[in-house]
Amino acid sequence: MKSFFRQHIEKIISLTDEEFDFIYSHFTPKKLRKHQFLIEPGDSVVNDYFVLSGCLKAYQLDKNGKMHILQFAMQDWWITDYQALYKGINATIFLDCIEDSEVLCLSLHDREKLCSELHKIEFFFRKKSNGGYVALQQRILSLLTSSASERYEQLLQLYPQLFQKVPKQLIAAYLGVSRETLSRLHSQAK
Amino acid sequence: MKSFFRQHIEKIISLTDEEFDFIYSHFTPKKLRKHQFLIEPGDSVVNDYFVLSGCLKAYQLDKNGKMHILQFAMQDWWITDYQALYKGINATIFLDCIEDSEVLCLSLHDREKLCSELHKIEFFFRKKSNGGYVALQQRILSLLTSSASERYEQLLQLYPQLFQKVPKQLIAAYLGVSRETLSRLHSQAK
DNA sequence: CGCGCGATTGAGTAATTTCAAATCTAGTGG
DNA sequence: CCACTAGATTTGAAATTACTCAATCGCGCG
Repeated sequence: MKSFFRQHIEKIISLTDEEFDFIYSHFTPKKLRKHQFLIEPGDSVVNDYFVLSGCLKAYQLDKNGKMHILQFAMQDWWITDYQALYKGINATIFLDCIEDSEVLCLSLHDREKLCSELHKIEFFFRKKSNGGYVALQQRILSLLTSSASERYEQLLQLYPQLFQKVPKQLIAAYLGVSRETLSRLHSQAK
Repeated sequence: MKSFFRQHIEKIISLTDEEFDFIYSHFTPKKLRKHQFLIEPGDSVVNDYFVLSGCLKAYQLDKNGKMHILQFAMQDWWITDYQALYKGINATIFLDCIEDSEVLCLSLHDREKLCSELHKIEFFFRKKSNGGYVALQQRILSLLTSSASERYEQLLQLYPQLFQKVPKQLIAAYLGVSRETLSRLHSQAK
């Protein structure tokens, strides 16, 4: 698992063993069970989470109690309530486990410390953030320009592994349609 | 204008005069007229743009020719086709001016050069990217959890200046509803 | 004064949601 | 191995909502 994490970082920067150990020493592993919450609205948020295994979801409930999924996170993904973490405000989202999962916790404080002490890792986090920004822009464009069935196809293309782990009703809550509508799109094929 | 730009950076980091001049020397000012395009689909994209004055929009056309707005940019905002810029692929969006505008151009090459030579400015760009990421997440949540009229109110709260510059039909194209629907929401009050 | 763009309004249509019920599936305990 | 149950998916029908298309209105600019 440690080497898996190292590979993740070395996709963007290369590290000596010492550098990696230094970086890794700032992370805390955590095991989680299905349905366990990492964040609930109102919590103060100090950590970013890197997913080693399993699957998580970040979501809000609207005034009718309907769930809307902001983000999934599988192996190799980062997830937290970034608004709360970066702005230092209370959480507004739920973050919980779709299945048993393992994560590495990194506090904002430790992240900033790492970035100020090791230029390389600041480069890494900047590139990660840039990549995330582009992905979110693509999702917005997808929400604006594409029909629900097109969005379904796009998601399937982009993250086929997701469909192994996640029930369709959660996919619907991510795409922004009701589960019934998603089901009907599915049967009407194309 | 130069001092306005400096203030923008110094909201996040502080600079000596020499540092600012060094940074500023990498930017190229450009004047643009209403309706002028900075980017069209298929273009290769080398620059990020910082808006000094005016107003721009980034958008796509769907298969029916309908416009969907990814982003507006007013004074103080950065805009470009980030997917194309970061991934080194051809542009997929239009970027044009809603009114006469002035921008500062920064090539990706110069940005990376700056970041590697001046740790501070990498910190700046990382923070900018983090902030942008949060803003996009909020927009996605808004699209998923809120009705069109609620999204209209949220946008009005967040960027009141926008409504001075931008016709309502473009607001509609940003919110993801037809201009007729937006107009009706508006009259039916709330 | 007239043109053109933007905003509004009306009517008919298409799509999605809601609510309810039926069906299917995988995991559990007997 | 089978029956049972909880969760997930599917289906139907009615109601709501937003869309399209067309026509009209309003206003600022030349």
